[in-house]
Amino acid sequence: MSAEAMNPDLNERAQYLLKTLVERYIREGQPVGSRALARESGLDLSPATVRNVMADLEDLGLLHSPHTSAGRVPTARGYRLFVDTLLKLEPLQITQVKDLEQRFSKVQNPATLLETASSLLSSITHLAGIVMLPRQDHATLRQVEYLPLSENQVLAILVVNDREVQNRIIRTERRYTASELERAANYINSLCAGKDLYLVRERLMEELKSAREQMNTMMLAAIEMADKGFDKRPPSDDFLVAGQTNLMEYGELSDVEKLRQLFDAFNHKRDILHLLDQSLKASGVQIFIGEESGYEVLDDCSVVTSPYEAEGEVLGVLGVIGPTRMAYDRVIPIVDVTARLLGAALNKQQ
Amino acid sequence: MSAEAMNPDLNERAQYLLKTLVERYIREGQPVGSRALARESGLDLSPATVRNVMADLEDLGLLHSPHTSAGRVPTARGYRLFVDTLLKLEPLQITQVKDLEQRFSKVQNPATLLETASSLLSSITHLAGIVMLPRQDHATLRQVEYLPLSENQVLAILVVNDREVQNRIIRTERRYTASELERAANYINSLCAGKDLYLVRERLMEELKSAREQMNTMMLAAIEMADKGFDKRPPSDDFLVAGQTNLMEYGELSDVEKLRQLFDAFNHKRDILHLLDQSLKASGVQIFIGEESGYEVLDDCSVVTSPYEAEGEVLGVLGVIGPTRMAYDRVIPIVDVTARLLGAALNKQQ
DNA sequence: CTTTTGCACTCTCAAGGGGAGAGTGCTAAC
DNA sequence: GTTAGCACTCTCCCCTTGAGAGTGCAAAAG
Repeated sequence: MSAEAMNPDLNERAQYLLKTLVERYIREGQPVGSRALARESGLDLSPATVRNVMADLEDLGLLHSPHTSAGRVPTARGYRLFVDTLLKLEPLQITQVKDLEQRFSKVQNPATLLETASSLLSSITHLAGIVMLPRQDHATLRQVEYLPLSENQVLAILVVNDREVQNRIIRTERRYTASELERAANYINSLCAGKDLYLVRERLMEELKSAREQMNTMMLAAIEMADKGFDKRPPSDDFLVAGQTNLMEYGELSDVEKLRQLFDAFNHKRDILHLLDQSLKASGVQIFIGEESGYEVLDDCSVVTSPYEAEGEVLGVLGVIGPTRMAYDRVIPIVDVTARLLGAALNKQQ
Repeated sequence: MSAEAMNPDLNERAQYLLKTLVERYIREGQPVGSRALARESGLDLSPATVRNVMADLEDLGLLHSPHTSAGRVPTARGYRLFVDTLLKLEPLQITQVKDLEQRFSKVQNPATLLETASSLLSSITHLAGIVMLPRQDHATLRQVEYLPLSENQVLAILVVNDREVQNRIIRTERRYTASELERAANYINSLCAGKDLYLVRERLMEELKSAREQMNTMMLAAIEMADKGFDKRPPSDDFLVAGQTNLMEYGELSDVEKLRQLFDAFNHKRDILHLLDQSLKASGVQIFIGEESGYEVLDDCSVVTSPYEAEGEVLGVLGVIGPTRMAYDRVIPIVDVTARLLGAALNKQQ
């Protein structure tokens, strides 16, 4: 199978030149001219020939000239082709992997684990590391416990998905005694442990409706608790970001207004969250290059993500955000390995 | 008492001109020249006279010329004098206070309350809002509860300071039954409720030492729990920041390198935390202007803080960080009121 | 038919040179 | 003590200019 068959209209030489150009641009951050590319490629071609090839690549929408007499720069499509078929990944050194492993193993509780992942990503890649927290969608109730706090407040403690703990303060109509609360908890635990949180809630409400009359006080209490305690938790803290300041190091992104928008995006989350949600479905490393993300704020940025899983279940997504000209060959393996290690660490903690 | 007595070497006219200059500089952000100041002051003085006064003020270290032929700009000492003796505070409209009050009252749980305070501050002042979380130093145990999680894990739930809940996962030597855990909790609760967390720990350890032999299993269990569960919690999430992007709107701070340092400071916390710690001791609004903070990163920034308290006890500090030329007359009352409202809201939640 | 050479052309960038504007300090007059 | 006048000094903006980089095209070479 010839190279042409893989990438119609693009012979091997053109591909090689594209690859060289992208690599150099990633390294230097400057538009690449024909002379420089001819020299760097090592292909013993004259700049003029290289110019012809570059013109072809530009026609195909893979390159772009900032202006008449600057060199050329890869377009999003150019990066895409590069990443998909030209890129040779730089596998991590075993020592590096070991090092990462150790840093994970030092961490105590799961919450810190995610923060660690985020800041590891950011410090190794010098990009902004992001970690999307475990989704609450399919929270399975393992156990519930109630503690009286004050006159009309009860603390509900839900142990969810066998590993996560949620506290919610419930306002109640009247004071409940400790033993009342204990019986309510027992009732709910026996009925619902292992079931989906929101299903549980619906089920309890149904029971309440159909049998309101013969319900005894204990039942009523239990259901009041359940209703208030299982309410949809406000979707806070959806993801973590570390190392935003790393982004400031890149020339393309040092324009203040651009940065502003980016930070706003981080704060308001919405766009980035959608992107992460997409990645959640796919498995393995996913790459969004520039405009591909569909969000204007991320126009000059690429996002490299990978889902992480524990016990065969996908828990969330992690990755990095950086300029389109990030060092994909290094970043991709790092994101990949970090996702695996985070999964493994979560498994162990469990 | 004459004005000279209050500020030696500074007559009333000079003070008034300084005040006018600072106000204009805060408003416009541009060095103020003699002509503009003469006009703005309304004092029917010629620019030349004003120049003489300005020269005096410069000699006193209250003003500064960026270069020979720009206007003048207040120094940190100039701001300090302005804030201490010249500033007339702009009291909040009653409607504004009511509005704030309402926004606080909508919030459910204490953690969100602090976030709300932070983002309210930032959105109203257009500066970066900061809220230092309640200090853990004098955590008083109210109640402790244990839940078995898995073979060798127990979930400890500490209700601390009557309002805050901490979860800690404890690794144990062996499996404990639910009733064992319950008895351990009862033992600790009866013994220690209302006491300082770290005192409790020491006391338990002492008991363990002095009476190891006749200790029964239950006691041992209880103490194992207590030891592991009361351990010093890692000092995470010391403070919240909202609205960092607001800082980018100010010309003085839009230099990328400067912003970089500032964000780094936010991330690494140390300097800012020290500053907040200082404010914790004083009561009422505190103001650090530029270099006064003692931290280079904050050289062109001022920090306005106020401790907030509930039930007569100081819980933490909140405030804003912004450029030295922030609108002190507006900001100070806002910080003040927000601190009071946060305190009140925390009281109510309790 | 592909590659190279030569050349005119275009565009950016940095440096340099006024000129306008703003503001100052000083001196002498009011 | 206050003001007017004036020379002086900055900055900032605009313009020009030249160097450098890179291009595209046409014609020559392979």
